[in-house]
Amino acid sequence: MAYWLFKTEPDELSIDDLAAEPERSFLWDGVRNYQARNFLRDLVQLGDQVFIYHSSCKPPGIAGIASISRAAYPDPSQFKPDSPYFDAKSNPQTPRWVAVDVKFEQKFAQFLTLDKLKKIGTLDQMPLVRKGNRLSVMPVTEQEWRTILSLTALSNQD
DNA sequence: GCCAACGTTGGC
DNA sequence: GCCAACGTTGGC
Repeated sequence: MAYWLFKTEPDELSIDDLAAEPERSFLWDGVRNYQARNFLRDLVQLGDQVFIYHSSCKPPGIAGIASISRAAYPDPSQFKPDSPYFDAKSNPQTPRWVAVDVKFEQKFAQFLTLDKLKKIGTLDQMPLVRKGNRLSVMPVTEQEWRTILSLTALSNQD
């Protein structure tokens, strides 16, 4: 099982949206960057664990955990002309973009701000804390995963 | 709202 | 295939 971090704007989809329907699989679409796409398409697998990161908000940071409930499949939004994610150059025979499904796992009792993460020396290799990095889907090492978990208490730990 | 960083596009 | 122009991301 692998670990990941996915960025989302909480106005679009937040950890609370996931938590409100804990049994539901949510479509994770709109990834339009090739490096992120390649992670989704080639490496993200059913059951993988995902930090849900809230971006473009105050403050940005990690809000909780989801899991992959469906591995990569063609992102439906690329074929919808009305969608902001429409891609006229993609076609159903050779879809350019993929989506996955995610499901709620945990919400952090303590939201972990980017500012705090930047202060943890052992996390300095994460693309997340590196200047100018805009990757919206990134791998997280097991060590990083454990470090981050140790920084928060989980609200619904069993 | 600014702007640094970076990815993509398109003329040549 | 270079690279300038442009668009986007996302923290600040």
